[in-house]
Order: sequence, then C-alpha cells, then structure tokens
Amino acid sequence: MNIGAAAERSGVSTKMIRYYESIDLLKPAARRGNGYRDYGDADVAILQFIRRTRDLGFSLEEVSALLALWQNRRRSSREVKRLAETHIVDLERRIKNMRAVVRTLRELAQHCHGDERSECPILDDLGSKLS
Amino acid sequence: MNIGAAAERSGVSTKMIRYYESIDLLKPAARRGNGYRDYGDADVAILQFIRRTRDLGFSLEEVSALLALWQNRRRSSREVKRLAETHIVDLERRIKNMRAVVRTLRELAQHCHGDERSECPILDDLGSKLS
DNA sequence: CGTGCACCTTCCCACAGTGGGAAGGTCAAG
DNA sequence: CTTGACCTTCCCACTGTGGGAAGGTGCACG
Repeated sequence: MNIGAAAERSGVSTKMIRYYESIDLLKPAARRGNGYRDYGDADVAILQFIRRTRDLGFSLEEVSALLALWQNRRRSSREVKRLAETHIVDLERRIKNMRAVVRTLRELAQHCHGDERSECPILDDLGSKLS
Repeated sequence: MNIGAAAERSGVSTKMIRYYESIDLLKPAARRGNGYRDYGDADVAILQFIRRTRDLGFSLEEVSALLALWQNRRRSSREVKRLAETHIVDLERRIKNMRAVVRTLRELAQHCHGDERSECPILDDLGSKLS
C-alpha cells in the first residue's frame, strides 16, 4: 500500500512517516518500481505502535527503545517497566509544577478586578522583586 | 552594566537576552563606545519580569503582550486577567491529559512483572489494535 | 610593556517534533 | 490525453534554548 494509505490506517501523517524513516526510527520502507514506498500490514502495526506510544508522551528516543523491545523476543519485561516508571515519575513532576503554577495564577487572577481600571495585582506581582 | 552582569542579576542568560532583543521582545540595548550592550536597573527589572512570566509558562508571544500591558499606564486589567485565565484553562487541559496518561501507564505497569520474562502487558497494549 | 584571562561581539549549528510548500514524476479515470 | 490525486525529495518555518567559533576589549599582574 502507498504511504498515504498507511498514514490513514495508522494515524501517523505521511510527513511523520518519512521523518521517522529519515532519523532511523523506522527501517527504510520497501520501494516499488516507480520509487513509491510500499507498506504492508506489519508496517502499519509498527506505525500504530509508534503513534500510541507517542500519545502516551514518550519521546522519540524512548519510542525507539520501546519499539526495539517490542520486536525483541528475548527482551526482559524489567526494562520495559523501568522505562514506563521513569516516564510516570517525569510526568508527575511536571504535573506538580503545572499545578503549582495554576494555583499561583488563580490566586493572582482572583485579586484582579478585570475591568477598565489599570490596577492589576498580576502585573504587580510579575514586576515585583519579591517573587 | 555589561550583559553578563544583567544576566546574573535577572536570571536570564546572555544568550537569551540577545535572542529576546533579536526577536523584538526587547528594545535594542544601549551601546557603549566599544560596542558592548549597556544595561541599567530598569532593564534588569524588565528581564526579571520576563523571567518570572516565563516561569509561569507563558509563551514568548504572551510575555510580549503582558510586557506591553505592564508598561502601559492606560491598560485595562481586563486584558491581563483574560490572558491569565486563558493560560489557566490551557494548563488545566494539559494537566488533565497528563493525569489520564499517568493513570493508563500505572495500570499497565502494575500488571507488568518487571523481571526476566519477556511477557509484558505494556507492550501488548501498545501493540494491540484495540487501544 | 606585554601577556593572559575574562569578557564582549556576531554568526552559524544543534536539538525535538511537526507542518507547509515548491518542483517534479506517476498513475488512473474520464 | 488531460486532469487531478497521488508520490518523490528538498528546503523553510516554528518554539526556545544551548554550544561554539572567530574576533575585539579591558583589566590586572608580572
């Protein structure tokens, strides 16, 4: 099947499929006589794996590692679990930061009139040397 | 004061100060006879404002808007509050997504033995056509 | 005085991912 | 046989940030 069909079935854009190939995340696709890339169901499955892994927020480097493990029959699940848990910790750290930011912003916005007046505690705080 | 001192006092790297100037987030700095950029306390205050606003996760475009409002005596606090609240909504949306991802990953990791065996529900799920 | 070191200047390159689009080849249907 | 939907490669954009080269400056110390 052509790259467009593979893109549609996998949910990965043609741009991204070519990009993934260019950075060696994917093996070079088979080519047909006319130079067109040719994909089979197994390739689509790999693309879907990548998309789902990306959806879970793994970096392309991590996707590459997970993909290798997925395709390795002699893998140990320890490594997979370690990757997942490291990622969980990272996400939790980022969530914690973002929640703190939201708390700060909500507090500031609460005290801001939000009307025609120029007085604004949000800007005061951003401009103060205290924060 | 030289750019290095301004960087140290503001917490914005020299690289970033020059970059902010190049994208017109900052007015071109005054120059001394030798071509060196020259900063005063007011400039450092602006840099600190930018750093704090960045720390709250605003994009440089939003920083630019907030900076303009900060320096505009005839601003209305409505606009500031609107920017802050839009940003809060955006952060909350992203937090929600990330929490869902963490939930999924925790569930998957829980069922993964994490030992020498290759069997691994995490990879099974990433590879399944169901998800 | 000269020498070295720390600073400054501009300029280009890299990264992660993704999208846009140009210039050209191909294929199928009308 | 033309038209339109594909495909190819290539370069450029974005968001922010850092690294480093090549060259000029300023100051302190011997």
